[in-house]
Amino acid sequence: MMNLMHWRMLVAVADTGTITRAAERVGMTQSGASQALAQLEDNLGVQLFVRENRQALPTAVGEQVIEQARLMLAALQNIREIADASRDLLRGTIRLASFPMVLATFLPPLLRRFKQLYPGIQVVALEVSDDEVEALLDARLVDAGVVLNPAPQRSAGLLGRDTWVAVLPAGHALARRGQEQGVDLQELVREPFVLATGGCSTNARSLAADAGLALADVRVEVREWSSAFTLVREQVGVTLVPQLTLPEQRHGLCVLPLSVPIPRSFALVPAEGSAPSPALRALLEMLDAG
DNA sequence: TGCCCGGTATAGCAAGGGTC
DNA sequence: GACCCTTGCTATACCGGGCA
Repeated sequence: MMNLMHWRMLVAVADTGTITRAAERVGMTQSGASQALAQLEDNLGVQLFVRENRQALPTAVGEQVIEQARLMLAALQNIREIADASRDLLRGTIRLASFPMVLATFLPPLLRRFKQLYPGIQVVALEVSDDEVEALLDARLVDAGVVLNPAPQRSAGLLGRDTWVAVLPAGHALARRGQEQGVDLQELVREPFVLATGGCSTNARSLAADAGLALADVRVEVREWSSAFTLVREQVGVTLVPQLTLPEQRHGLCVLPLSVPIPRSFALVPAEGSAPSPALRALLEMLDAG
């Protein structure tokens, strides 16, 4: 049986040139060190040192074994350093704010994976609107938040992308168009409209305003995307929603892309003004790693 | 040449852990 | 709990170089 003490002894003998000084270095008695070295040689079936003139000199095979032993002990040291460095990561809490859609779709698998990697870190997720996410980040009441279309200068971990699509009743005049042609935002805003917000300030109304347009006839304003789809099926009006919110069952609905696509991205950004905690850095690094 | 010193090897023992 | 194995300890023998 060989243990780490044998390999430490081997390297110590090579460094000091004598078994006695090697024994002192590793904290053994001379005789114990001598026995350990003999045991190592016996176990390997080769002579690692020649004992002569009050010193122990490595044989050719001994030099090769010593080199490998040094690599092994260095690797062990690396393992120790990794364990020491990660100790700070083993505990902690991340307060995270997000708007509902991301909280319901993207975050659960991400947080499951994170919990598997860092079981000691608790993630507390708050469901708020996108405006509230920014307010909580500014006030540093959360450690990180999910934001829409983050500015390039924000150090954000990308969670996902999608695009806005028009949803119309199946029998609507615009629904006769093909997917290739799509629908103009300008003609969409003229239609009776079911405005769905999903709890976000970025919605059909703000997108129209950004394009210098306005929703001409908002029949109903709802928070839940699912409510909007039901109302569109009932031919109350048309709507504009993120592609990711579309239901699997789309009977009674016609989904068309915008002729000029409006892309959307959402990302996790840390609160500014203070360095991210080790726990939050681990989460952001996990996002970067994909 | 004999003694001293430093280094190595070995016998015997105790302690600890695993197995039945 | 007895037994066995491993490990490391102490004590001691042995060896070789240095020195008077």
